[in-house]
Amino acid sequence: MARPKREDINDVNRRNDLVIAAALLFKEKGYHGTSMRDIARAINMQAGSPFYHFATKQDLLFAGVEAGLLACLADLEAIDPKALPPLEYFRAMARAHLRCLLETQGGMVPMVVDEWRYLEGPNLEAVLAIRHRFEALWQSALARLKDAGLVRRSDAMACRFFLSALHGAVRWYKPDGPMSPDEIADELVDWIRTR
Amino acid sequence: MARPKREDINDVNRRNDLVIAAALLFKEKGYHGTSMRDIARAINMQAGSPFYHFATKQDLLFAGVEAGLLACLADLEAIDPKALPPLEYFRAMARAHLRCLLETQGGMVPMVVDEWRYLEGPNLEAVLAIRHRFEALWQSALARLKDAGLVRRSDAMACRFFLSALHGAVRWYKPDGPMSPDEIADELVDWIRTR
DNA sequence: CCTACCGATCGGTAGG
DNA sequence: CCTACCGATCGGTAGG
Repeated sequence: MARPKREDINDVNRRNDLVIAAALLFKEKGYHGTSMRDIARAINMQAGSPFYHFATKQDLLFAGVEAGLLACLADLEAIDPKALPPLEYFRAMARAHLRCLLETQGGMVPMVVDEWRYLEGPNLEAVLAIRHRFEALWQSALARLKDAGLVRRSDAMACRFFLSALHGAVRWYKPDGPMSPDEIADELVDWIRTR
Repeated sequence: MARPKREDINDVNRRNDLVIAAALLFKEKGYHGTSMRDIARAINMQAGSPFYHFATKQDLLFAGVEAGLLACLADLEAIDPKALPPLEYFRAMARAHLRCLLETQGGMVPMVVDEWRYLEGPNLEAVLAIRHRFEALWQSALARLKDAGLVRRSDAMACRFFLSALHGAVRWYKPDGPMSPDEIADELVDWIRTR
């Protein structure tokens, strides 16, 4: 493969600036509460310039949601289930998941939790497909916990309960607060296990 | 107090129609994704007419959020803590909470969960004050559960975990699905207790 | 990427 | 409540 030329690198960098700035603004003010002009201004672009990188506002949302989900999924898949006993594996998953949510790129990932629902058509379907992979991974982690007798049930609903509780931290976590993402994850895991 | 005249009754009814129509649309498309024209059209009003009842779009959002929260809070406060043992009281609370969220006025209350964050100034403060009353109520219910040895911890974070898991049902509950709100609440309570 | 612009839509208002 | 309207802003485009 050819090495990218300097202009290409700059294009890619600016494109990435857009994705991050958009994600942060979407998180703060919502997708429909944020204008393309807001996003452009945040990285010192002119009003029409984002459309050089993304054909539509929706494409920009999709790029952020997909990147956030895939980065988080990769972190989770990097944890080897066979290398750890059930509880430790589950805890490592929870820690990685929450760290990714709360610490990536100045906290851009929480946007994914609330704003993916404004995606349409193929964009929405692509995101739902990635979400399925998440849930399958978590289901198997939870099933191991149940087999070890550490949790009462491990069906799809229990999985949703757990992920909702974990994702809820997005709404009250403060970076300068007393607890780190790892500590919050540990507390939740401790709270839901039966022994 | 004087009995309201017929015109007043109609005014109140139309005002209420607006609140409900707005809540349903906000839930579906988000606050900023819904226009006052959308809301007016939904109840066969003309574009400018909602402003006869509400000075601003924000006031209409506030009316819906406040009404939803207060109705739910009233349901919870109607349950007498002293009349039931800890687990049964907690379960009754969870059932009432979820029924209110999922069944009120064709499912308008979930809007509260996502859209209250677009409130500003005094409107936001008023809603946060009501939320504090919710959390205090749930904290005491959870504390009783802990005193009875049915749950590991009952601090503010455990309370948030629980409410996040409960509220999460808003995103996957289907009225025509296999489980009722009561059954979902029971499953969650069963899942989080340690014995 | 910037400049200059388009048609559409928005929240809100005046006057009845 | 309806009619008719306002200024502002929106997503997006053409041309360089």
